[in-house]
Amino acid sequence: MEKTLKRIKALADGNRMRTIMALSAHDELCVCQITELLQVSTPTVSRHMSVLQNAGLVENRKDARWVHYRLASGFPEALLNWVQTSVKGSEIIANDRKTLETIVANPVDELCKARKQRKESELLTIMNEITE
Amino acid sequence: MEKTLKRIKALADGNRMRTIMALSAHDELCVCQITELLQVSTPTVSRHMSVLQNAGLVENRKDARWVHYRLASGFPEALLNWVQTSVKGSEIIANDRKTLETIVANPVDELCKARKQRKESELLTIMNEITE
DNA sequence: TTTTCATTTAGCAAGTTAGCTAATCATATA
DNA sequence: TATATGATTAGCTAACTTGCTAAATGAAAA
Repeated sequence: MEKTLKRIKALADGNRMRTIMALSAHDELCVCQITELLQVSTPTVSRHMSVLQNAGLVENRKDARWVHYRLASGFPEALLNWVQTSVKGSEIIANDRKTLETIVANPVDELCKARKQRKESELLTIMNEITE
Repeated sequence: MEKTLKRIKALADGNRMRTIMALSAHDELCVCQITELLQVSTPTVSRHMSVLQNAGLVENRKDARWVHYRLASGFPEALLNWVQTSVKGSEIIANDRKTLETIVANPVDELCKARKQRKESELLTIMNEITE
């Protein structure tokens, strides 16, 4: 039962379920792309991915500076099918589908650069607020 | 996604998963039978059952003083099938199967009486330890 | 009507989880 | 080699979960 439970627990989180659905539609996504999708911090995504990997639901591949995640070959097909069917009609998932199209439209390094610039401008705003 | 997630979360606990497997083999079980199976307190079982019911995974029927739970008619079949297949070979589940045979072999009210007597004798033991 | 008893609800303690920031690691580039 | 950068790990806090006991509920029995 332990393995089954571990897999169910790995799925029992909204951000992880969204990630699994994203991966079921896009084969491979790197951490920064998932970060962009979920709108949480990179370390948070990293830990979610390690929970999923630990449960045997995803695998990763290193490519230069990026780590690309994909559904594990051993992902229980029946479980995946049920989740996919069950979330049909979900607004969040439909939205993610659209967001992902935009995210994967550009090369990964541009996405990362854009994130960095956004962070920097946010930081500037905060500093201006402090010093005004 | 919310409903899907609620169902997955309801399953994402060892005692609740064991209960679901028990119900998939025995149609109906009352709270005291599940308490006997899981070896946790009655209130704990009661709350686990309410989590499952809230997720639409079980339904109940009142009969005299007892509440009998069964899998909900709306229990996602594909999900149940996957769990059943996935826990095959689990020692805990196999053990539960045997334990349940013993539990359901006797009428429910005898089980309750037996539990009550056990509690009373435990209490006596404790009181003796204190006053000795 | 009062008592009994299976179950539920309330309330509390302990452990787990998910989020964050800061620090570290690992790899590519200047 | 030094620097830059994407990802991971460490360490913290807040919120949630699971277990318990005690109290409340509600239905049957005395």
